[in-house]
Amino acid sequence: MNTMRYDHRAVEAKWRQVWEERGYHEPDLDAAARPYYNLMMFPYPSAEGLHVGNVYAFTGADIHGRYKRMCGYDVFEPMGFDAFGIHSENYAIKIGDHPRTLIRRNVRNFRENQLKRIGARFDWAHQVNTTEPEYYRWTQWVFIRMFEQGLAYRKKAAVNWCPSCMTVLADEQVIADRCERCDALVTQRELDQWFFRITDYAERLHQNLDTIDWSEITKTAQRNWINRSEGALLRFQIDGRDDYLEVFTTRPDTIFGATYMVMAPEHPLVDELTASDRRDEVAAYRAQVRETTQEERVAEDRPKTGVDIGAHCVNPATGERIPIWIADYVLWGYGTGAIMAVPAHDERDFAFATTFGLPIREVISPDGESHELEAAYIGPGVMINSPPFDGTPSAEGMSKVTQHLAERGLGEPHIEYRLRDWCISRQRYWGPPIPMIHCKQCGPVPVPEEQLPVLLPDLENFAPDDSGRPPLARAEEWVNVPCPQCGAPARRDADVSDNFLCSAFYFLRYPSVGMDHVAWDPERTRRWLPVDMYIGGNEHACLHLMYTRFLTMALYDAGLVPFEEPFRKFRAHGLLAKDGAKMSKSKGNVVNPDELLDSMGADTLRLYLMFCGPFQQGGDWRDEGIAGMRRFVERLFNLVMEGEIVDTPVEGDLERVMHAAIRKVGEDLDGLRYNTAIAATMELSNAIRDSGVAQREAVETLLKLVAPLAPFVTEELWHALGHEGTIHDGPWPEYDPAKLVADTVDIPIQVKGKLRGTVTVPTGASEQEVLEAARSIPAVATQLEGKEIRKVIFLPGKLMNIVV
RNA sequence: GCCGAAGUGGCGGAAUCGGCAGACGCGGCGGACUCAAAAUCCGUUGAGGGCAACCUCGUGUGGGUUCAAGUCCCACCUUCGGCACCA
Repeated sequence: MNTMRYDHRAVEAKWRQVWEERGYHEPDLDAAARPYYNLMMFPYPSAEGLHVGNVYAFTGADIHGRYKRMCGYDVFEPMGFDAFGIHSENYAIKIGDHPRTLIRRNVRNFRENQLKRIGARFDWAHQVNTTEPEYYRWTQWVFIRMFEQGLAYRKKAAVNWCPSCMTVLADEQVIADRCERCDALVTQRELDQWFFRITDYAERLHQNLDTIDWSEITKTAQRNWINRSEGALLRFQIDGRDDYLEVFTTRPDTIFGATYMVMAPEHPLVDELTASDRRDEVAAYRAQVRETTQEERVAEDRPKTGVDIGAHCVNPATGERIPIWIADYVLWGYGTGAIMAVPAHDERDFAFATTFGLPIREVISPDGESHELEAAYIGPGVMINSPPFDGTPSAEGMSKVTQHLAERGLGEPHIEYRLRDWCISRQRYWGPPIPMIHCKQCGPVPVPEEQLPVLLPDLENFAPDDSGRPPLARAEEWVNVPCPQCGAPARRDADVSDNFLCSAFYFLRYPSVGMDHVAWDPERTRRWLPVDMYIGGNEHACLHLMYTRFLTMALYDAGLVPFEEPFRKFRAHGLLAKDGAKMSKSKGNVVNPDELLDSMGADTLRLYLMFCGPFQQGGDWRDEGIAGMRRFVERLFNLVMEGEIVDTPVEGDLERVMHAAIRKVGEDLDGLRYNTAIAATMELSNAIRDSGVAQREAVETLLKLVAPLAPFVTEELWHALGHEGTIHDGPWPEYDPAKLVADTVDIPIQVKGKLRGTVTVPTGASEQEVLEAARSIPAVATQLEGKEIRKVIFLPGKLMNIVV
């Protein structure tokens, strides 16, 4: 063995202890001068332990925090546990344990054996655990605030029911009609549930996206989910009645082509409007639709079905009587649950009209002429067959038609959103009880604040059943309480709330952890919030991140927080794959972080994870690659520990490379481009090696550049070089732009755009000088022989292109 | 179907503004050290051709703009992610 072996175990243990004892990772929350709140999505402490995907995300976020610290900020980087939920409840049932014991064990394992080893600067004095009463008391407090603001309401509605999880799901938890957790086909059930009025905030949630500094990919997903669409509400008088059938359309300009109407089968007016001779047929169709699973209903290329109910509307534009149908391609729950069908200009209406032989009338024409339509024309054009609007461009027609109808009280402009209210109730055990009491006289009454938290009772049997009746309803002595308002016998709400409520405000709680009189201290909140940087996975774009923005806005409106957007910056990290494929237990291609922390050490693991690809795009893990990173760490170690450190000034090429590295690494860390930052530190390391000596200035600069990426070994070496304190408090090295310029420069010479050689000339050489030098290159001379130079493109210091 | 991201050596991936394609690393090959191997260090490594100086080709495909295109424009193919009968 000719080199000293770097003992990562001893070094990591030593510095972990020193950092903890000296409180390096605990900023003064009441007095910090340059507060920087560096947040990452807290994990779910599963029994399997920390996933390498978590390590990937946390490392990327931690590097950002460490870099900011070295740049002079007081960085607050808390960590916690999102530990309520079906996952651990199911697991507890499976192994016959109680979720509370299970979670305490898992949290301990996560924190002590895993999170504390990855080298992150977590402030453990401010940990949260959503399942502890001191936390969920505030979850309940938040619920009551929402109730007081009129943003929590109860409604009996068809909700998504997962027959396997035996609970309801929010719309956001249903992916292509399947439960996002267990993949079971979701059915619909009529249940009384609590909802939060997120739809009241649809416009703000949409509008603010233009003003916040978030990953574009995340904003796009949110825009998509909110699905704002501008159009009009139009009223069609029902033939023979005084009332109207209201529809939402984004194409009021096509109203002259509305040749029939379609209502959703679930529409309540269907009963009233159906002609007596159609009742049997309508009832049969509605029954059939009820039986149809959502999956079948949206299956591709499914032929259109529907029934003419024998009633008519008057088209307010043409005065025609047009038939009303019901069909399952019109959804109850979007818009008004009824549409005006314009087969000429809507693909779905076209398919339906073709199937049932309904008239198709062209009213928008790209060229102003009439055509035989083979398919719906959905593009722009001019209005035809639409007196008195003929010739009007369709874009203009939209507002003109709406205005025309509005004048007669038959419509108005309207913006519709796809976003629907957030269903909060869950018929499960392992969650925060909903702090409400149902009284026959007073209705739903909040639990008085001094009685919070409503403790989750210990149940022997907490398994759910298919009745829709929650497990807590079985705890009779817990459920039966007097009404806080009138004292009459009443019952607690026995549902628990959606876990996403727990995680929708945890970032507000972190700075105030330990204060049991207040959810979040106003002074600390003002100092530390909104969050400066939030890093997490984009899979939460429509769930956690949307709910959190909504809740923050609602709290802002209630005067409870002084800002309406919770996160100044959000960056979505990519996914870590392995050998080109997504990691999954079933494929058996998961990377075990514990083993690697043991065998390679935290620094090597951190560096290699970040080296696998651009952090915001994800990376591809290869087992063979990590050895190279370990070699890099050992080279750093040997650079300091093996040779002699020389105090001569750094000059010449090495000085230039060093300043270039300072610039490059700083810029890359700023942009979360950790893979190229690491490459740049390797280049500097290679340049020091090639220089033949280890000069103090160069070595110390290198250590500082590597410090946020590999905190342990750099701290060790920093002290080995005789320093006190910690390398991690900075300052970050500065570069001198003047030092980036070399005395001579290599200029590529192209002939007709093709590279033929390179000349080395003094920096600032003129076009003439470069051209002279270029002629002396054999390859260039050959190319120029017997030809006339037509033009010379010269970029001083960069390139010359000779055109012949 | 719509929206978004991306296609570059054997592999992961680099390449501010249109200006030397392949940084950095893995793997491979050759060498040093060693009895030998491992480890380490040094050299080399896009493909094809040539004794050589050099030449030709090359960033998913086909066109185009330009002195110059991985980068810009048009058309298309493939992969991944999101939404999806949302009127």
